[in-house]
Amino acid sequence: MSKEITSREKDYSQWYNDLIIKSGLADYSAVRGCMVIKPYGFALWENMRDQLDKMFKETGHQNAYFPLFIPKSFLSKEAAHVEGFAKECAVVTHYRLMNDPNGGGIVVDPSAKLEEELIVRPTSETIIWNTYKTWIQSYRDLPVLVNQWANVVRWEMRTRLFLRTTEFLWQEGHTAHATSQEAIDETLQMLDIYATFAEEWMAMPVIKGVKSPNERFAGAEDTYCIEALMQDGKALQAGTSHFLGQNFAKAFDVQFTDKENKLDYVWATSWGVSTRLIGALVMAHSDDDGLILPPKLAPVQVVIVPIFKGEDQKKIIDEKVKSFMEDFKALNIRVKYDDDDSRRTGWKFAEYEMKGVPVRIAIGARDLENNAVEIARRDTKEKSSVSMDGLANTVSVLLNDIQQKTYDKAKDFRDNNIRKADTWDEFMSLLDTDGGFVSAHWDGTAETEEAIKEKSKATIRCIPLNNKKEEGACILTGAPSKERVLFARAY
RNA sequence: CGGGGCGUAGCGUAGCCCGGUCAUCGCGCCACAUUUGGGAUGUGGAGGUCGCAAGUUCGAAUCUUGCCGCACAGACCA
Repeated sequence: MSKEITSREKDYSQWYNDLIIKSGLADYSAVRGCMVIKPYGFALWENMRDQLDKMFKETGHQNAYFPLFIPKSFLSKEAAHVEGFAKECAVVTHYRLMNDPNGGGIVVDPSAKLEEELIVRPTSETIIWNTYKTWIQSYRDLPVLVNQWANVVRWEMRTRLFLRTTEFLWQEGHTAHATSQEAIDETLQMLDIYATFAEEWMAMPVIKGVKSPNERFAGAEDTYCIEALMQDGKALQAGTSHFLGQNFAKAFDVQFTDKENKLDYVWATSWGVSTRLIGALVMAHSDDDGLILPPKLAPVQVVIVPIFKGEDQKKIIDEKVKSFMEDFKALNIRVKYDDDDSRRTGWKFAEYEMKGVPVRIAIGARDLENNAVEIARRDTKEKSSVSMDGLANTVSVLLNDIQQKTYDKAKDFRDNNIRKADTWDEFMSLLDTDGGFVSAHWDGTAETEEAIKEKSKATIRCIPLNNKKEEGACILTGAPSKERVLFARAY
């Protein structure tokens, strides 16, 4: 990798961190690798969560909650699973503190050692499948369609706000089915839900695909994913849906009697998205002036800023704004009236741009005279004067337009950054200069995939669903290949 | 864990080579005044064990040693 690219990456990384902090989404915390999600960031997460939750429920899922702690022995029951997670687990070994007998502070009480250590969940497959064993006996108990909203802990070596923190919030769905086909259908259904959410709500185009064996979830038969492209040309896995086969059912001995009175192991799926989506949102749309949030998810869709001299003017504006607010609320538009006099107008303009509020309305004496207000849209920064009559409707239409334009812009960028490479040199040069997805032939072996990763730092992001079959030669080995796969450097 | 870099006010920093009015500057914070259609200006003010410890010295932010912590690139990864 060239020096220039390293420095570009560093700048982008700096820009990303600053933006998260300045916009008030989150902050570093006292604990290594953990972050504080601030009220603004959490409001954004709540909007995402509520919409996803709705989509899960519409497809027959229910929420439940399982313990944070997992007995160590559970984790080791599925061989690939433990292999995948063992290196990043936080472990609880004691349950009590005591005053330090040597004076001063507080120490762990050595007599309070747990007989079996508890793992802070890095994901909940094991504790959930241990529970499902008691829930499932007959085909009549199936399917089990459960989701949980929870926090998980993965002791990663390198962390990054929202994209990879030691603790993060997510949802994890865990379903059990009578047949393989039904489980596969579920896996794909959830992948579709994620893709729909990403595109229609986050305004972020994604590629649906299946992971190569190397990139597969620990314990899965197949891992499906949605892959997004960030503005710096790196890819981001934005969600995953796993077909787990009978692996966990076998590990936890979850069998059921089918209609023919035959005993069989149940078929499983798991799927999840996390607060990483917030990081994706930031990197997909923002510019140098701050965040650009898609209206459907923005905690505040419209901010109204009064411009006035003296209390008399303020009163008249207040009166006008009050009636606008009612109109907005009637259309379910999330609106904020910022009449805080301790901040100046220019400061507020810049602040709400930083926070990515899609629409800003300014109203002052000049506007009152003209029966108009000034509307500024965050995405293009265009300003225009519009009539006060039917303002809520005007804004409603504008919000839809912003949502659409935000998606279109991200899609153009993404589409322009999928390039084909037919030789190794071409491949490397594309990665080093443009980044983005590189569509290339691969001989299908894990060794080659590993070697490509080693040499280029690029991984196979996915094999797109409904991928076009095309004869070709592997970019590294020249061995025959039947289709192109998508490579990228990734977060 | 090993490789180069860094620890000075809430944040960002100057000073360190060459020890001595040296704790600098900007942002932010507080008060008052004038301001308010794109991050205001002026005046005044508060805020520091210079990462920790030991050593050298008449004297250490500055030199030496040890420790601690941090960010960066690598193995891990939603």
